[in-house]
Formats: sequence, C-alpha cells, structure tokens
Amino acid sequence: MSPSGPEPFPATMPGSLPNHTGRATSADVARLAGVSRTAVSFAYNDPARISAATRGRILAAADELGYTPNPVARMLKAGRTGTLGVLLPQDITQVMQNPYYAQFFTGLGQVCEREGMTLLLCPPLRNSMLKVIPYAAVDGFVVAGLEADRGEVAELRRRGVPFVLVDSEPPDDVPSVETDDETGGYELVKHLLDLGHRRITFLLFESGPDQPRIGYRGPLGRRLVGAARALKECDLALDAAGISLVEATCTRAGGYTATLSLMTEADRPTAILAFSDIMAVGVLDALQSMGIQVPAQVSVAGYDDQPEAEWTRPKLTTVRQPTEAKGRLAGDFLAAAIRGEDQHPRQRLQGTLVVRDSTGPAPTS
Amino acid sequence: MSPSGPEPFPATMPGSLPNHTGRATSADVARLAGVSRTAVSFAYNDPARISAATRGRILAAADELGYTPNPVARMLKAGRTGTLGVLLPQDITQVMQNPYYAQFFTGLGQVCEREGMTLLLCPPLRNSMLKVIPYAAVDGFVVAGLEADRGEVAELRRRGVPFVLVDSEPPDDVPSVETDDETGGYELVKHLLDLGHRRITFLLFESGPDQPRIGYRGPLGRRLVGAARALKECDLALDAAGISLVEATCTRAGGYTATLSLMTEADRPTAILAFSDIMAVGVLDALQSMGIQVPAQVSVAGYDDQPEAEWTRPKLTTVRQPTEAKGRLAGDFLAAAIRGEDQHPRQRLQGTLVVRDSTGPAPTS
DNA sequence: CTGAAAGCGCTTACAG
DNA sequence: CTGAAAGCGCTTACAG
Repeated sequence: MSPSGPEPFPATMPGSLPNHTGRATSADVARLAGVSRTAVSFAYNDPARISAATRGRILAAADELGYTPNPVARMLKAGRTGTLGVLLPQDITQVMQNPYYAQFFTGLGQVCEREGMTLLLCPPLRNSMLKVIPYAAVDGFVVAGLEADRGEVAELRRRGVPFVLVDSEPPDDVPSVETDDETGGYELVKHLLDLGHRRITFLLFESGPDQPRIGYRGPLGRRLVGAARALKECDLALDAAGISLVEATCTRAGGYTATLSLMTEADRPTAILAFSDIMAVGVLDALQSMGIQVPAQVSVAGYDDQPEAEWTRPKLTTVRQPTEAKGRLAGDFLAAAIRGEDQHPRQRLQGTLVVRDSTGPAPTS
Repeated sequence: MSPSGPEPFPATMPGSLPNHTGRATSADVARLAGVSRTAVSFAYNDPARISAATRGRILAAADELGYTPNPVARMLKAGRTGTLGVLLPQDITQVMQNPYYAQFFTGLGQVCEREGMTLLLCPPLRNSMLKVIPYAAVDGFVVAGLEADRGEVAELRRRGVPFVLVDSEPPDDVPSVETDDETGGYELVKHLLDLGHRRITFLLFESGPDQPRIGYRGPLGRRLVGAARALKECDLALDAAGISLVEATCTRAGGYTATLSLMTEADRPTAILAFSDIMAVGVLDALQSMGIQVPAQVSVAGYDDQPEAEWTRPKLTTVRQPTEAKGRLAGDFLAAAIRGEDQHPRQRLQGTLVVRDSTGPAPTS
C-alpha cells in the first residue's frame, strides 16, 4: 500500500490534448489488397515469407490508403518501446538552461545512438517526479537529480522497468553512478583556506520543485560535508562567524542577484564559492558590475567545469566533474539491465580541482 | 509507392535490446482481489464507480503484486501518447553540443509543461531521419533542421500525426515556423562591407548525415542569398576574388581548425563570418592562438546570438535569432494541430543585427 | 455497484 | 506461400 493511501490515477492520460483518429489499419490494407492481416504484417516484417507479387499488391494498397503500422500497437506486441527515459527533477525549460544537462545528455546520447533508441525526457508531472513514472512508455529510466527519495524508488520498482540512479543515495540492489562530491567540496574549500580566506560565502542551488530542504542531501549535501571537513582543519565550521550559506536558483541570474545583495551587506566575504559554474558566471558578472576586482578583492570558484568556466575573464577555478562520462555510464548500465544482465553495477567517479585565475590570496585588510 | 521501392521494415523494433517480461497484469490483480478486470480499471480511472471497499481490496492486491497499468496498453486504447516528438537532423550527441538546441528545447519545454506532455528526442535511425518517423510513439512531431525534403514530409503525412516544420521550405498546407535568414545574412555582410572589408571568408556549417550538399538550402542557403545580395551592391559576388566559402563542422573545434588552415594561406581574409556563434568562438580561439588581433587585423562575426556571444573577448558581433520563441511557437502550433484545430498557421520571425566588439574597419594595407 | 464482451492495432505460432 | 485464431494489456459501452 502506498504510504499516503493509494493516489487515484487521473481519469485520462496526462496531457490536455484529445486524440486524433481515422487512420488506416492493417485490416483496411488487407481488405483492399485482398489478403489477410498476416500477409500485411509479413510485407513489412518478414518479406521473405510472402511472394513478391503479393507484397507488391500489399504495399500498393498501403500506399493508396496512406497506411503506416501503428507504433504503439507494435510496442504493445513487442513488449518493448525502443526508448530510454530520463527522469528529470525539474521542468525541461530549466533543465535546458543548465549546461550540466547538455553534457549529461551528450553521454546518454552516445548510448542511444549505439542502441538505436530514442530518448524520452520526463519532467515532473504536476510538480511530481512520482506521477510521471507510471505513464512513460520506456524500456527503462535513468534517474537524474533525485536527491532525497520520496517514494520514487518504490514507484520505479513497481513500474517494473530497470532504472539507474545518478548521484543519489542508492539502495544496495540498484545500479547507480555517483561522483565523489565530498572530496570535491573538500579540495575546493581547502584551496580557498590555503589562500588565506576566512570569510567565505557558499552559494547553494535550490533543488527540485517539491523538494523542500530538510538539511542538505544529494551531491550538494556531500559537497558541504567535504567543505565542513576542510573548515574543521582550520578550526572553522559551516556555522562559524564569517562563513555563510546562501540559496539561489541554479542560473546565471540566480548567481547575479544573490551576489548583488550579498556584497552590500556589512560583513562581506573575501571568497564566494558557487556550487555550479553557471551560478559562478553570474557572480563574476555581478562583481564586475560593482567594480569589484577578481581575485584581488574577492575570489570566486564554481563547480562542474562546464565549458563556460574557461570563457569567463578571469577564468574560473572549479572542480571538474566527468558529467558526460556519467551520462554514458548510466546509459550503459541501463542498457545492460534492459538486456537482462541482472547485476547491479555501481560506479563511483572522481572530480578534479582545476585552479584557474578567479581565485587568489585573500586581501590583507 | 515510395520513390526507391518500398523499403522493407526491420524484422524487429529498432534498438538492439530484447524485452523483459513477467509483469503483473490487471487480470492478475482482478483474480487476486476476486473481481473483474473492469473493476480494476475503475479502481484507477473512475473510483466513483466502485465501492470504497472493493477499491481497497483491488489496490491492496495491486500492491501485493507490484502492479502498475501498462502505459503502452493505455496509449493504444486512448489513441494518444501524451508525448511530443522532435525530429532531429543529427545524433543527440551532436545536438546537445549545440547551444542553439538548448534554446530551442527551452521554448518547446514551455509547451510540454503547459500541456503536461513529455518530449521524445528522435535522432536519425541508421543515419536516416526517414526511418525513425514510423517508430516514434508520439502525438505529433516538431521537425527541426530539415533542410531539403528528401521524402520526410511524405513520410510524416503517411504517419498520420500532425507536424510542424521549423526553418524548412514548407509546403503550403503544413504549419511552419521560419526565420528571415535572408535579411540576417544581408545585414551582416552589409555591415562588414560598410567597414571596408573586401576579402571575406564565410564559414558554413555542414548539415545532417545523409544530406550531401547540392547547392545550399535551408537557413544557410537563405543567409547566403542575403549575403550575395549585399555583395552585389558592392559589385561583388560569392564567387568573386577575395570571397570564399569554407565548410566546417558546427562546433567550436570546427571553427578552430578551419581558421588555422585558412589563415596560413596566402590570400588571407580580413573578415571571417561564421554562420553559427559556436563556430565563431572557435575562430576567435584560433586567431588568439596565432597572435592575430581582433578586430584590428581580422574581423569576426557569428550568427544566432547564443549566450556565448557575449562571453567571448572581444564580444561577438552576430545576428540575434529568436530561437526560444521559435521552439515555443512550433510547440504551440503542434499542440493546436493535435487538438484538431486544423488551420495551418505559419509564422515568420525576424532576426536582428547585434554589433559588438569583434568587427571593425578593415585594416588599410 | 459489478461483470462479460468487444475492441484499440498489431504480430506470430500454428495449420494448411 | 497464405490465413484463421489467439494474444499483447488495457478501457469502456452495455447489460444486469
């Protein structure tokens, strides 16, 4: 029984659009060609089993009627869809603004290519990742950005198709791909501390729609654990004086706005660490517009090493994440699971600190 | 009859993965709960029609068996899929590298959100846009990057779902969204000519896989028509001395490599016009690595006005294209067509010349 | 309030 | 080489 009592399914398929009709079926073609539906099917799927003449008649009839085999009916019969699903934590609009996903999809795309499959983007339905799961016609899911499991794993199990968790806290029997975010967070903060910074603001990205914060979990949480470890080595902590946590949306604008208000406060930080490059770009913009020198007055760091990190001036110090490899691995694991290879592989990927020009010694005041 | 004789369908669904089985069906649930399949269906789709007690028994049974209604069977019954298809001219890998598509999908994503639909990315199957059309379980297609129609439109018609053409040369009875690429090409080249440039190289992006060039068509062709018009006003032409056309892949690397070989030739251009910003970024990289000043020695322009255009140093002169609006409009038109509103709307969007810092007066030699 | 039956459109043993 | 029949898993008039 589902936790909150079984949620009634919507009376119709999701999506507010009605259906269209009037298509020719294999029966129509069979009638016009004077053969059985079996023959029509053979004409498409197993031409060797009927005579060339019959096939010709059938295809001519099909052409006259504008017939194409219905793909959904084929899927039902075949028991497979030929499509990979990606379960997304945010709407497509937001996902597409984030270069992280472009890299991730690039990796997934390689698998689609190899397997000859299509890719179905599954954003939350009515604000819920849970609700889209039963409706997606896919052979399996790659689950991206599931921070805290709010029943999604149970729903995925019940759905009965294989799935791979990416950067979550996966149960033991589920294939998964993870990144060592804790070490990344540690190294980045240690780098700042080594440069003498003691007043640091962490810019955190908000997570999915129905995911109110209860503590910090997922990749962000693990980065903060690493950050705390580095701080502790200097007798600091996340709640120490001078250290602050600020939330913003994971966009350039989010980083921009946050920085503007941040830098007008009394106790300015000497370093800003944005946990996504795209936010860090906004931070740089804001500082430039305020006439604040980077890194002379304020150091800035990002996370992910997206292409943007090299285009900013100064170039961005960040942690390189193997995002594309993550997508490819997740796709590989999923393809293997769909194939019925029932191991549950796990892979843990490493990040690398990339020091560029946006971080420097803390200003001596 | 298809032009080259009807191509035999593959014997199985595309995709090399077999199917998985063993799921519980509504019949299993009905048996366990001691009711009919009708009742099971009602439990999910129309709870009011059965008693609370019956519903409870059914859902308990469903839970015990790990039952979820099969989405493909539902689709078949409903005659609709709740998903929008995007027909892509290139593999997902390449599409995701191109920021143009991120913007385009952002617009499409807004429509998906509003309609509660998922988005199916349909790259060419075995190198052919044609082949994927019959297999995609979608309520309609947005067709991106179809330059020359090689039967795709006929196949789409035959497929029987609505579709919207973006930046193609659409037949009269097909909904479409276009951009005024000719004017864009004209304005950009006129800008360069006004600055005194007479030796200009045009960097053209290659199109899809099975699309060998026969002349230039599509948006690129129209930009070149505009370019030719501007040239003509100065008594020049695309095949005049000093004017050259070079092809490259539509990536940063493509622009980089092309520029390297370009600038080692005897008759160097004083201006390079890349018909995609992402290529222009590569051009700037290459020139910087060769120690060539922009725009003092060579002017550079792009096309699209992707976010990157503002991040380069110098900032890129380009033509702003309303890419996101294009995606949104295409989605809107498709949604309307699926809904059965059987007009065939067309919209023509304008571009805008955006002059930044990468273009300047031609050097006086 | 509940169930037997038909049907969505296809494919595939099986029998001829 | 060809066809009648069963079945993929669901939903929905229709009848009780």
